[in-house]
Amino acid sequence: MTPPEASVNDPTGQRAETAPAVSACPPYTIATLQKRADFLRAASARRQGMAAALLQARQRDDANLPPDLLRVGYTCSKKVGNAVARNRAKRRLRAIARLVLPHHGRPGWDYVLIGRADVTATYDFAAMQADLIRAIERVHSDDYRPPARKSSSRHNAKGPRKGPAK
RNA sequence: GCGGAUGGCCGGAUGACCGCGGUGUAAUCGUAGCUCUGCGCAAUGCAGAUAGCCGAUGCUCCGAGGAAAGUCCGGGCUCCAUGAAGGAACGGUGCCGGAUAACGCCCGGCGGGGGCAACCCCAGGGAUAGCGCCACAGAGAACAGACCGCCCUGCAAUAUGCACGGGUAAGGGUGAAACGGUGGGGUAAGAGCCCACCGCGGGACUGGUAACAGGACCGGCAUGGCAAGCCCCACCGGGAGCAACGCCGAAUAGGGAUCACGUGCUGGCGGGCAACCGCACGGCAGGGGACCUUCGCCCCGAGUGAUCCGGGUUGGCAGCUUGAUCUUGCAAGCAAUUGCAAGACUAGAGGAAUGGUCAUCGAAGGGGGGAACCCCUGAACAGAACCCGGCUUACAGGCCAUCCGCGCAA
Repeated sequence: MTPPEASVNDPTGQRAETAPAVSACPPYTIATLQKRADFLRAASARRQGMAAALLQARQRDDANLPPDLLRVGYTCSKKVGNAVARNRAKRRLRAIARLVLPHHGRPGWDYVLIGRADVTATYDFAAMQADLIRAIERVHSDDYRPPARKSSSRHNAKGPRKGPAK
């Protein structure tokens, strides 16, 4: 696992340095989540709803991964619609994450964006950006409190808060 | 002009900014994983080289569909040891001919049905191989049938009525279907009983590759339907799939691979009083492989000996896009299609790229208006996953060509 990590590490860092559009280039690198286990861990950590999507976030405690790595995953289940609808929702989530995370994300965290039926594909783009910034700030804050409705109704069994201790 | 039929094509456009996957690169750079050099007995390792693989940046070019879908057929390719002949079972196909790598697709015909026509539709082999079924209604339904009616006879008697007799399938009624139809003759009344035409059956012969069509003549009516009920006949078919398959390979766990001999029966040898035991020596067999038989082939066994170091998981590489390919032209053919020549390279991802946002324009709609025009909404079905040929299903709207009917004008 070590060689590919190093190879991913360097190029993305250079790309971030030379990218002209992002004015304040962050020193950390951004990668895509690919393992199902990582998605499951993020889902059991913090969450924050938005008008057109759902954000899940988790501060990693994995010593094997470099601490300046920020990872993002995208999930659009069959509830979102057929393959065309799912792909479009995923692409919009990816575009927003690319705009927002270099400024507002934190290294050492994993983020998962979950699409919703209809609204993710049609909601106003600027409003979605603002929503995501607000949601990230709430997830980062020290006095984070899980949404009462969801944790009581659906996720009460799995003990969702594990991040604040670290 | 209106209505229709068939075939084909397209299926939002342009620009700006920011991105993603891949090809190429006489460019610039990175690092040491592969590679190369040196040290070291050797493993591990250490030091270095270079840019061939690799990675980054820049530049360059390419980047979803007509159905990419359903996964319903047919192939290629790969593996399963998978070859030949015959048979069984199972599944499929079912008019004839052509075309094809192949097909249940396609093309051209034939037969039947629909439409004024262009044209469209059809599980369209066999019912004298056999079995089975034909409800209800109806007197009678498959070696048919006399309920009403008609006629004769007998009796009462003369209109007519009755009968334990006989004839009759022309008429009524039932039914999806009643053992030919119409007309005439004939008769007690009737009946292919006889005749004409039509239908039906057989059929010399003619045309056609064939399905089939025509048909001299003969028969004098004999022949019911269902095979998408079983079945019979003919033909076709081994299985699984790119998560196939091949290669490289951490941590970890201790085995793994190849070759030879070998298990059983029997012989031989040795031991034992005997039951029996041993031997890796000979002969013959065994089990498995998609069912059986014959042939062929391969694999396997309780273990022993020898030689070698390999095997699998996360992961990576590869299969992976040059192909029954596409475009154009010529030729053959009614066509499906085929041949030849020239040119082109046209997505190759792998939590899965092929986009995000904005602006301008915009098809069809909706609203307003006498009209020009104005306002609103702002694009259907849908996303490659090894690759082809088809089929089926979904689809806003538009374009082109040919043909048919009706109307108008000349």
